[in-house]
Amino acid sequence: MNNEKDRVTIYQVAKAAGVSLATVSRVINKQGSVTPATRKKVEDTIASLGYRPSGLAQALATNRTTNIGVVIPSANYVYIANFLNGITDVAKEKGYSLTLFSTSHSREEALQMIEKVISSHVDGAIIFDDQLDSEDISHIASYNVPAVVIDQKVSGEKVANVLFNYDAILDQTIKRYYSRRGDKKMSFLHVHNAGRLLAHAEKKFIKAHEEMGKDYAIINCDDSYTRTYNYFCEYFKTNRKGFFIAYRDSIAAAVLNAATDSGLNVPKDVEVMSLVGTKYAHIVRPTLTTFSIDMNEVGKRAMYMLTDLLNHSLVEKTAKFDAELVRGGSTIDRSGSDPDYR
Amino acid sequence: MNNEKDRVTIYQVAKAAGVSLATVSRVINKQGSVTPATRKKVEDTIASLGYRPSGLAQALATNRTTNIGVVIPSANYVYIANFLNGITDVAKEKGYSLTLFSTSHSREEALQMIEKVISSHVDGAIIFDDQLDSEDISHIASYNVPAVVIDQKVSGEKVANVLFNYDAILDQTIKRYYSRRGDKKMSFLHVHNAGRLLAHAEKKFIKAHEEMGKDYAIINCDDSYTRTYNYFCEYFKTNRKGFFIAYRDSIAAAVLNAATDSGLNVPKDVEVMSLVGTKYAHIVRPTLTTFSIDMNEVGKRAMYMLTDLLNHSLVEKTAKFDAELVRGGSTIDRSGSDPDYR
DNA sequence: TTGTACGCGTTATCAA
DNA sequence: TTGATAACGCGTACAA
Repeated sequence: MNNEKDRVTIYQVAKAAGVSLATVSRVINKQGSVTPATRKKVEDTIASLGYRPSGLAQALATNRTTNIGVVIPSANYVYIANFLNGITDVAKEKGYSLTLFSTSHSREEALQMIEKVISSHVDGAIIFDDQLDSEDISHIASYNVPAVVIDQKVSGEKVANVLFNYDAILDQTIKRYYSRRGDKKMSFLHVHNAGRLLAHAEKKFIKAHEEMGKDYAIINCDDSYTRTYNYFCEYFKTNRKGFFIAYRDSIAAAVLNAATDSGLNVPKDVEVMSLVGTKYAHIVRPTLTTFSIDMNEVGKRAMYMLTDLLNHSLVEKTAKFDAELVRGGSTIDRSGSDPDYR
Repeated sequence: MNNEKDRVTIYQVAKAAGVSLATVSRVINKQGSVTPATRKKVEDTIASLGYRPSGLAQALATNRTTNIGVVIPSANYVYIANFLNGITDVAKEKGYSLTLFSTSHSREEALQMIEKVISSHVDGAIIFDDQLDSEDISHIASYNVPAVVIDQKVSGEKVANVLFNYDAILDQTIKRYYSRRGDKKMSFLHVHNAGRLLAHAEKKFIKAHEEMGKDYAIINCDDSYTRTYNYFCEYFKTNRKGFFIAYRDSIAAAVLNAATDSGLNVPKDVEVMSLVGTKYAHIVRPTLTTFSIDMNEVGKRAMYMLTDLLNHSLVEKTAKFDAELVRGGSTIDRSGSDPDYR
């Protein structure tokens, strides 16, 4: 019945209620003064006609969409899902909808998404993409789209940043490792195009080793649990020990399982840790030691910053999240003053 | 500089290029005929002014948003993230954006989201929410929003369905279990408000047991890895064996880890399986046996169905996904003709 | 090939 | 308190 019928417009409501559309608009937006009697009359006809205001037309008229654009690489990673979830919670609280712009590790595609964000008329954007550089982000800002950028320092009047800090904890962990007679060779798992977070940590890893004059390895591996698992099953046929740092839990879990399944003891023979802590870390056995950052909190924070930015009430334009060392069973505990790791 | 400037409109482009806005519109949409010369002229001024068409105004004028609404419960579950990822891939391919409407296990909120979907003017919707009943969905359809509904049969001219089928495999598995001298008591982990999929499976579980006159248990537990883990650590202090069916990998992993950490052998003492298979199943040790459905595929399929629906080219309005038994180490293999499970 | 004028469904500014 | 009427930025018959 209702099927091919067009959308009920405010005009039809006005006609049916015998008022002008201006009055209907006032009733909808609960502003301006309307007689209780006419208000009721309008509300009744709205209900009986099943009228729903067109968000589109409202947005066009008010220049506000109550819509936030979220740019992320693939929603498939658990830490991204957590991030998204944090955003979602706050968005709901603040009355915003989210439009997803998912990019998959290609700068070209990311740029295309930025264009889409601009024409999509969102009120603001949260950008978590590893392929874009500051210039690309500035581009979106020049179009007057307030943005919160994750894991990258971009300045601009309507741009805020959420930064991650791995430096201190990474440096400390590595140096403590060697000072407490860490005797396994440390390897950093490099993933091509995995983004800024990893690249930064890798640099820090290398720098710390060079400062101490220690030998290290960079191992290229795929951004896939299965392929990494298979790779390391091979690897452990000839290499029977090592200390590995991977950027995602899932990748770290692959190394850990490969070690265990190869008959090696974790953490005695092989130690593993991850740069981003998610639930995976608690589920595997032994549990994973991680440099953890609560991505759910990051998402929340980013969204709060964005709403503040939209209200012109954001004072501190940069938020910093320090990675926290969460100890699991995948590494030997060297925190005590009298290390017992024989 | 560009900051408080208003958006560049098609009108400004027309003026700067010395043509009418209709011509600019033609250039943008690459339709109608335009002289190469004027085309170039327009394109140049578009570039120099940095003009971007307003998706809003376009949508209002064409009555098409190229936007799909996706209704899901919390993006935090891995299987939902997979689902979302499948949708994302196809959406990108077909040129649609996604607007997220996340509901958290409350019917009231879900209804509110439906209202939002209607006023958001999306071209179509994919609905995966366990709290909504057919009537609620029909409501959205009556507003002329084509929809693909997951895990629920709803009929309507512009409604398609993706259904899950656990019946056969669940029934078969349970019956085979008992016929092959399955001697552990089977327990079904009930989670309050966890939705239709679980409720359906639970009914089937009970029915199968009653048909065979076998004893069983329903265990209430939280929809949280940690709380379930703690609960079962207690549980295994007094109960030293059992066969457990949980609806998510994460919950199943909690039982599995609690068993192992309590010194029990999986699958000898305790067997566990899950109703939805994700990567978790491969990462835990022993690996999880699951009734798996590839949620990424479900997402893809749903999105394909929706685009077909929008093109009026959808012939089969119902897609069925049969759960597949993926054997892991968390259960004893009873598939062989000569079972060896002593 | 190009331009004019109207419509899309609202909000908002005036008068009345 | 109410009602015309002009934006909002664009697509598109229709005319030129």
